[in-house]
Amino acid sequence: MKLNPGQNDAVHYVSGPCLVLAGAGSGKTRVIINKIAYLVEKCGYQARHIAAVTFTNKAAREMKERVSQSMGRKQARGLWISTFHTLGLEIVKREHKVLGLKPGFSLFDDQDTFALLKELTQDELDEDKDLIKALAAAISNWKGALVIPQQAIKTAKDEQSILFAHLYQRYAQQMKAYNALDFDDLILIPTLLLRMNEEVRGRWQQRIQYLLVDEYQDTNTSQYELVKLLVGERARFTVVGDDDQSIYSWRGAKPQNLVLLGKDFPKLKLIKLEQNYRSSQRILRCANILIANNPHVYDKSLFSELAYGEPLKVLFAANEEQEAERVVAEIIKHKFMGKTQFGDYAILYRGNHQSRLLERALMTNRIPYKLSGGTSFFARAEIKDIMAYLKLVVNPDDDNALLRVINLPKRGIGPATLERLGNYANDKKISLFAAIFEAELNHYIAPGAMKSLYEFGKFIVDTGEMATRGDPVEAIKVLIRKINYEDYLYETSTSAKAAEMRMKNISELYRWVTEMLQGDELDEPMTLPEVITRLTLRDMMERNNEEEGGDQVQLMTLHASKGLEFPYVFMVGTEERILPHQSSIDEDNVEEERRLAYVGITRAQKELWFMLCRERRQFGETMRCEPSRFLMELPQDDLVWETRKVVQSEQQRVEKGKANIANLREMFKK
DNA sequence: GAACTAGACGTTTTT
DNA sequence: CGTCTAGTTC
Repeated sequence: MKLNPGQNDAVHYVSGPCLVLAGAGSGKTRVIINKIAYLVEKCGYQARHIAAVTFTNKAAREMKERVSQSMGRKQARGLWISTFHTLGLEIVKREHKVLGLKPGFSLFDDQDTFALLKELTQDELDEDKDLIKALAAAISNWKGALVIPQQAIKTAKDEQSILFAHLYQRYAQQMKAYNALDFDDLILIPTLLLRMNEEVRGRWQQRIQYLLVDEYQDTNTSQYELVKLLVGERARFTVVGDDDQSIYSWRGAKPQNLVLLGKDFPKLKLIKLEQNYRSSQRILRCANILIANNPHVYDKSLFSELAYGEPLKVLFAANEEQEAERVVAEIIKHKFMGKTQFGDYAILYRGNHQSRLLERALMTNRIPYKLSGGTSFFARAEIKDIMAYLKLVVNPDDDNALLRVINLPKRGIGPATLERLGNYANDKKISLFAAIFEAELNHYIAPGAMKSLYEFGKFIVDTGEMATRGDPVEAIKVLIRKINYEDYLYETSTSAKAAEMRMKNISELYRWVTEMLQGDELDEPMTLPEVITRLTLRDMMERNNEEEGGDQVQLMTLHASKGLEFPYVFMVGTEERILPHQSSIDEDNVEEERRLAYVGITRAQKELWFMLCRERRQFGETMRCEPSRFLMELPQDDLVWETRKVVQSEQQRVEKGKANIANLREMFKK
């Protein structure tokens, strides 16, 4: 397929900074891929000097695959295609010496951070979950804005900010002591390092000679700063973005960074991609008219040359159960009428909890579906247990990991022993693990407990030796066996079935780790520390999801749908308080919700349905629902609103069908 | 180990 | 209202 003029310009403009304003479905990924190939094949860049950055692992992976397909695996070798966080991790890893980090540092996920903050702030926040979460959010915001603790303390105004700023400082100190980093550090630390250290900066600018950034509207302050530092004076970069699809402001993303770019780089070349290759003209017209209600930095008018297409449908249901059943009924009907597959349908919703009823309806109708997002595999206790062991093996100073597993299985190391160990370590300013091996410790701790501690410490050291000197795969196998984890699961699980499930999860984890240690066609073999940090960044989960990819209806949040496309899309819960969400209405941030609706609409290629309820239960209380204001903003001549009469007859049909099934079941029983 | 109960808690979006 | 947890009972 040939590039259109805009795409062509975007690919071939390589002499300076370039901003590609790419509307939904305008082929931006194609531009990036072609541009990488162009840089390597025609401009003489070596693959290893080009970096492309995305926001999700899924996008990075997809890009990697498409690039190797288009220019050949050999040529693509050495390209840096990763998320911002993975790139940051890479910089931290290679510069750990300058940063004063020991190799094998730990990466804390949100749960680890929460646990640490809880521990750290017992006196101040009294284990108040909401407060700790607020603190975690505040710290994350500070880090995203490149504010270090001292600055936070200086600028804090109200009482709570002052307290939080001091706790931020304490948290940062503690993380340093643990030799641990959190997600935000993966951007913050490289950025500060590059800013302050000219030598390191020069080295990385030499290393990354051309930088491409996808979904640029999602960058926050620290990410933008990192981009600036990496590209330096030469400013050889291309960023691709769409301010209308900026839906992560709550995570610190600043669409204004698109404007700032023009100020920071006066020679910035602006290229617009306005032809949409995805959606019917009707769908696109609706999307355009909706988003015209928002203010715009750059004007952009998307057009499509595809068919005008079917009208968009607005379907009513009495309540949320019927809404879910209705969606399923429509999918079955529609699939029967056209030659479509389940995989052609997507159901999009505002909040994760909305998936529950949809799942139930799909399941009872035996429709295969795939749910993206939701509770992570890595949040499961059994996975966290084994991961904690592995983290500890790699970084014994990770107190968090140590506390999780030191008495798992029971080793006779109780709270009293741990408190004394903790006090000792605190006094000496060493890690818990290091304290175990201090000769003086036996003054404070009973001989029995002392022996257990020492045995535990030795076990971790031995496993570490085996993992580094010998075969890491074997080491993990031995680890799981030696701690009798299977027995532990059967003892602690609420049922034998549950224990089996958990053990299966462990086997799954083991399989992944093994695969990553050994590598495959697309990825080099990794070391154990690399595997652990990767898994903490949730890389594997997404890969696994892709592998399943059968013929399944897709369920996901509107946020998670960004960047994807589907022939037939259902948007459920298009009601006031849901989309736009109540909290956004309260906070006067309806514009972002409108962009979210815009993202949802522009996912659809051929047909689109809006679902809404007349009433909906919330915490046991029944609430009446109003159609979303966004539905009112759409061009009504492109919509078909279902009339009440149809609603009733459709409802009756569904009820009747259900009664029939029930009857059949009864008959079957007898 | 399973099956039950009471009681608290909750719904924004995620790298 | 539904889900999760801790605690109880058999």
